Amino acid sequence: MYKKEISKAVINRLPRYYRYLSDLLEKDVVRISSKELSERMNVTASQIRQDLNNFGGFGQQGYGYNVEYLHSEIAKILGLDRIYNLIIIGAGNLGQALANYADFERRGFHVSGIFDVNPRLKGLSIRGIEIMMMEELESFVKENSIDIAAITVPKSKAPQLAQELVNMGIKAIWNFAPTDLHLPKEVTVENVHLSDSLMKLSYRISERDKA
Amino acid sequence: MYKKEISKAVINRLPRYYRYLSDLLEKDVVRISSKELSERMNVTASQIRQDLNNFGGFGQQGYGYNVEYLHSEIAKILGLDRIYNLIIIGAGNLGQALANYADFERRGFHVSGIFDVNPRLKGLSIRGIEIMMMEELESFVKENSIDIAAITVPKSKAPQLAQELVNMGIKAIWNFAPTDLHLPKEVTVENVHLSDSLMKLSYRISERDKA
DNA sequence: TAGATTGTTAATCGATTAACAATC
DNA sequence: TAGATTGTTAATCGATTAACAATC
Repeated sequence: MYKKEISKAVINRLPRYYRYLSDLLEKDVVRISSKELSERMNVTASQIRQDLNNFGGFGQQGYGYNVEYLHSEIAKILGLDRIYNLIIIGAGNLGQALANYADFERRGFHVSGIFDVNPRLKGLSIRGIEIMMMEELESFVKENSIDIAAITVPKSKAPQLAQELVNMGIKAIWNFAPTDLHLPKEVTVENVHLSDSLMKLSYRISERDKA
Repeated sequence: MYKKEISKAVINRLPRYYRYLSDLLEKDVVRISSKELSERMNVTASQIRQDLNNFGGFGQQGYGYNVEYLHSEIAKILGLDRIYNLIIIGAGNLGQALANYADFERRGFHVSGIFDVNPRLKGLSIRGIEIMMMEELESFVKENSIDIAAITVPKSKAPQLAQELVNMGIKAIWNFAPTDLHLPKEVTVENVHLSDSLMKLSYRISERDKA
């Protein structure tokens, strides 16, 4: 059977649905209609129903959606029903910030190792995870089952590092370097371009100030 | 005269154009055609020309685009032709990482102050900027001309803090807390939801592994 | 049952791509 | 001038919204 490809726009919205449902769950809300959720999220009810029906019929006519059920279904869709082993390359401020962010751990993203070139960081540990040197990276990746590598090294080092990681067998990269990585299509790259984000902000500020 | 609204999709792509043009500039490339740029960026040449022509005719038939000129024009469009004063609320790992990221400074985003509730951080400084206590925030904002507030406090504190910042007259927020801020529409909010980004990655990993 | 709300089809709207005349 | 490539219009494609029959 032919399965329709899910559009990127839909995937981008899924984490946001998940976030709102997590909040509702915390507030012990049992059921919610697409209309009520749409008002909270500032989207159309139609869009919510269309989006969800890409994955299945999670609601019930006349009732709406059971919050707990829908939450757990979206978790499954997002692949949050398993543990991911993550390594962080670059133990600068940003790398350390990620390593310290316990929330990721709660969601199933386990920081397995942190690496840096700076010998002065050798032996230091973050949340009990010792910073390792880059020489140890390859054997570490080979001996551990690493699902994701977060790249928090300077822009100039990122492309080569990414290629090396791919050569070591890494299949998913969370890229924080302000550059695009050109890698084989079977490698999944998710970019966090903070400088792009900041420029979008300055664009909107200067647009607003023009008016 | 009626000026057509620029679509969000176009604005999202502008920083990426800017990034590629910066790279070309650094490599001393003088001119580039939409076709060549499209190949580097993995988009269609048509899209590049359409996008740019929202803002003006920056190219020349038979020649293409002058890299330096186009770069500087996009900088202007993005509002990068001025200085922005930025404060960071929350001097945890992420706040410190932002404060330390000198690249922003280079682009005209000046870190004016860093604030935290933790008295143990009092007096500590990052890149010469002393961490201040939250009690000092209001007077600091009033005495300095602050353009942007970066929120790097925990989720639970973010909505109230955002409201307070707005009350103090802040008009643009760079939000790193994993929650949406519901603020008056005249306030510009740019979100960096790292957990959303990580979930998109896990979605794609689990999709790939299914196949 | 009557009312509410989904799932889904159809209509609309917007964004991307193709095509080509204009022009450097 | 001839060739290249833009700027721009038209065609296509995709995403969002509206509408409503199905059904809980």
